[in-house]
Amino acid sequence: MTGVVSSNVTVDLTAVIVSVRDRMPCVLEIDPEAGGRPHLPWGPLGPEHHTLEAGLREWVERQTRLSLGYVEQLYTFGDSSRAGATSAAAERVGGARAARNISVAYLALVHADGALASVSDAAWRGWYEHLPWEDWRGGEPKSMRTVRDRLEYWAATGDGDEVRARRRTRIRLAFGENGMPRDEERVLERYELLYEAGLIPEAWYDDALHPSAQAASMPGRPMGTDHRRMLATAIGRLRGKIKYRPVLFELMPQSFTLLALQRTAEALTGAGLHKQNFRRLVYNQQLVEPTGDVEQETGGRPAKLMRFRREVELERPSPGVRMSATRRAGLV
Amino acid sequence: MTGVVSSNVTVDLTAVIVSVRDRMPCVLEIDPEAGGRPHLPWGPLGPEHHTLEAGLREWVERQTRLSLGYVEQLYTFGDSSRAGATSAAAERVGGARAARNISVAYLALVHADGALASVSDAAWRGWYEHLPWEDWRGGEPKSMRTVRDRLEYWAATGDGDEVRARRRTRIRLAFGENGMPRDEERVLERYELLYEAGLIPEAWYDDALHPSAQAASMPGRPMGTDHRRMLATAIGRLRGKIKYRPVLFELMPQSFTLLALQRTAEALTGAGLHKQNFRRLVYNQQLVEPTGDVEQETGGRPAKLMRFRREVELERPSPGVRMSATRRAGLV
DNA sequence: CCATTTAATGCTCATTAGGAGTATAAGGAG
DNA sequence: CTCCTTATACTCCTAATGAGCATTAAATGG
Repeated sequence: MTGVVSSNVTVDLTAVIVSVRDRMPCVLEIDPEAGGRPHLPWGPLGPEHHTLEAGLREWVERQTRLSLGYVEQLYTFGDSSRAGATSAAAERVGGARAARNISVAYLALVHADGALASVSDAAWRGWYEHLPWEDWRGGEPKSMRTVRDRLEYWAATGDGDEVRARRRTRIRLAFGENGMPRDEERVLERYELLYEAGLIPEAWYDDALHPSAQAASMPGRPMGTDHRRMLATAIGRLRGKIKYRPVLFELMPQSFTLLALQRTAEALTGAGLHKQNFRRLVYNQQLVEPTGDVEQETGGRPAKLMRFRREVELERPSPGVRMSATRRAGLV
Repeated sequence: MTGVVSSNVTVDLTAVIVSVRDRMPCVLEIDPEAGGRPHLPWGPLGPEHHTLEAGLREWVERQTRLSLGYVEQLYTFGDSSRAGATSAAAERVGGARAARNISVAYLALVHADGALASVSDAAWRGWYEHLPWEDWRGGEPKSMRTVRDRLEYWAATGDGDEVRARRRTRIRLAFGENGMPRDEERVLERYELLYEAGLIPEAWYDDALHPSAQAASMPGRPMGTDHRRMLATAIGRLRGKIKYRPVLFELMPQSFTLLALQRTAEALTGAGLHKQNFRRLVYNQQLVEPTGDVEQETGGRPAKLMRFRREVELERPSPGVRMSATRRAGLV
């Protein structure tokens, strides 16, 4: 033993930084120099970081000049077989066979009026560009057609009746079909299913899965080193969390109209909401209070401007916006 | 650079293994040889582990001869200031100044009829021995008296009116009081509050917190290296999860009575449930089906034996036992 | 100034989920 | 046969919530 270190493990800190601008949920991405895939801000955990979260904040600030507000840990990824899981680490480690690399992913929320932070190659990009099958605000997205076709092909080419049946069940569960409603929180499950079906280009470096010719035209822009999986995790977490914690307001400006709030919720959940019921919900929960001003630019009757009532967090155990999508697809 | 490794980070895999036996929720613990504190099964992630979960399973199996079924990732802990966060790692690393150590904690569930696995110094211990303020099945536990007194003292000795007010608000939020109902899921929040208040012996190695003489008699048995925090995290997660996923059945034997199921749910949530409503819930959700047999040892009318209907997971998006505690404390 | 359009806002209705309690059934112990 | 115990079946009531109708307040074009 050299006495320096025993473990061959490097730990990366990766940030899924979310903001919603103009009905479009966005992630902060770093575009590669040489035509590679965009990736999330990240950096290795070092001895100087006293907490994981502190390390993450520092890396993000360094790479994007953005100072984060709300941050929560998402998940720790560590499959050594996963696409690119080791490649980036290998470089940093100086070419030695860095056997192992794990990534601790964080979710961060940025207010809509927060700094644009387009510095240092970082840019906001709509997350549905990466996962177009997750946006059902306008009814079933066009990409679902392709997705279903590809998945059905995958299911049909399974080895044996049982395998085929099991695959079809999983598809039905993840994406919803006749009878079975789609669960908007199962973002990761859907991504993983597509991954297993060989429809995610990021998987093509994976031993176990063969590049599928048909996946070439799969909708959804790939990202670097398994980062799309982290994005899917973040979306799922966020969609669940807004229902029982007032995190939605971490994405809103100081004052906002109820419709703006609703549009933000819709952007995240990817589903249309019933306007009147949404208002009733927000009011009943006493999540907001009027600022006294009104927004004139509505196009119709002016809307009262509201602000978040921070006190609710001290009043009730789990305030949140537990809305559910309208049965009939589309905005209301 | 030596060419061997660049990071000074070691990654541990730690398991909170839960089982419920006879109304008592238990964790699998490893008792120390030399009168130290009990700790959870754990081991370092090595290059031979292809996934974190696989590494965890291997360590648990090696240390306790127990083969795990249901496993999910809980949280990754990495505060370098946290009690014992580095000490254990330092030993393994051979005395070198291992600057950094993080722990990926997992939650595992074991069926009540699973192997006792009392081999290799491992033993099941009731989790409320470590966190007695979490068991409200028989109404407010006696330990709450001490806890409230200590917390109130901590709040009262805060520096400045504002600090004192904020501390009292946090206490009220975490533990619930007049008006504010206690949220049984906020286990970690309660633990962290006690930790900050200097009432958790594990914290006494922490720079920022001074050992408080009054904490000497705090109820609740300490554990090694921050493992009690992981236990708190596990309990909170589990209490939340049984409400929307049928994980409760991962703790039950093949066949069981509805009362046994209810007792298990109560053991986890630490609250009494309304028997008739619990049955209605379980029936309406179609979570179980009768085996045809009956249990005679009930002490009264024999109870139908039931089994879990695995199919529900394929039928509805989020089946679970979303019960809520009876208002009036105590069993019904 | 008035009709029309566009949103905001207010309110009703029906259904469901869930908290609480009453009543009945089916065993064993004495 | 009576009492005790637990299982099981219902009833009642209220709060939450999905859906839709109605009204209000601005802007715009005639």
